[in-house]
Amino acid sequence: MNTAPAASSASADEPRWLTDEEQRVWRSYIEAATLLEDHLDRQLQRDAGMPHVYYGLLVKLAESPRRRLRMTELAMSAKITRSRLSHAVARLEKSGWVRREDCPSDKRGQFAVLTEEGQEVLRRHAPGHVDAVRQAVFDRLTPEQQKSLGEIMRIVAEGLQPSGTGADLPWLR
Amino acid sequence: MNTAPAASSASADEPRWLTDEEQRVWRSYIEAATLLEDHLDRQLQRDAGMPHVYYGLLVKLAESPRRRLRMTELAMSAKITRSRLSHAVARLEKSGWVRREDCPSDKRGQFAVLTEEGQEVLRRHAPGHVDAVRQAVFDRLTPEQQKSLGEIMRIVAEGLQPSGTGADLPWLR
DNA sequence: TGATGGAAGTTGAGACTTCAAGCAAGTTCG
DNA sequence: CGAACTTGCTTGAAGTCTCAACTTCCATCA
Repeated sequence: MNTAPAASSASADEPRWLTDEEQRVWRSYIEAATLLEDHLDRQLQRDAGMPHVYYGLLVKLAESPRRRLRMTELAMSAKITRSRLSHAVARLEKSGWVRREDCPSDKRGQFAVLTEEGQEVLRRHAPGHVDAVRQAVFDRLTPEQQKSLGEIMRIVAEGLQPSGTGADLPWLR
Repeated sequence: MNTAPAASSASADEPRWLTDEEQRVWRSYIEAATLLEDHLDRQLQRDAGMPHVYYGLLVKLAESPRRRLRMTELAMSAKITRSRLSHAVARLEKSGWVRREDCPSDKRGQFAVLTEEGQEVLRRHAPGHVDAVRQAVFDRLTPEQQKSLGEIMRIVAEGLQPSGTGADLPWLR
């Protein structure tokens, strides 16, 4: 959402306002992103009893060797803060879907580990979730649009990355 | 975020999992959306003292005749629930940027009205916000990509619209 | 008129997020 | 070694969001 003050020939230090067309694009983005997030949150909350982000965390763990990830690593890969992750894992632990384990090589470190029940929850609800994503996004877009969306979002994500590739974690050797 | 169980020839009732390429697209989308929301929230919270959604509400009001909108109308146009809006307006009211006014023609109705200070806050912080949006999105995309993004998001948003065009509000005559 | 159902908006509790502060363990370097 | 700094992660409080009531008022229709 943006403002568009009276159109004017850009003066020296006048900010570069969005053009009408840019505003339409931006508005569409915001609306779609808002609706989509909401939609997926609602779907997963109803069916699986957790918000979309939490589901994403379980997926990341499921895809990882030994179904575990260091807290920081998980936070980075999910693009959330450690604090947020800490709270999230606490809740997932309470639900029995994740368990914490001490890191042997670094006494400060913690692993988040997907439990058996966590895997079961994923197995049970993945189909419904994929469906939701398909219906909301992929089924509505042409292959070219899908490709385009991927490229665009990759570019945007890259530009916002906390800095560096992030692949400079010591534990990754 | 999705799961991709062992690839298999889709059996009768096997859900249509995302292909590898679709997964990459989806992952990029989620990452970009997460980072972007976070980035804008942080920027606005730091500079203007409110999250991105709240800023969006002020903008909607600023663009409306007499700088006011019925609660339901504002909620729909911002794609959020009435409940959320109710809380949000309460907070914006406390900050002095919005004021509520009774609707003369419907005693249940409320207008959210942008105050003078609300306008001032927008004036002061719009440039910084536009900058942030430009840097994160528009400056990184080609004109074709911008256009494409607009089309794609318009399609997705349309598919998730609560149903109907929503333009069937009585007060709009 | 007045019963019924729907619409507008609010509320409170609980869940989630943010922010700043904090603790403990690793690292650096004189 | 040990002070100073950094890293990994957690914590609590304050802010925000969701969900399910709930209140009030409007609209319909007999």
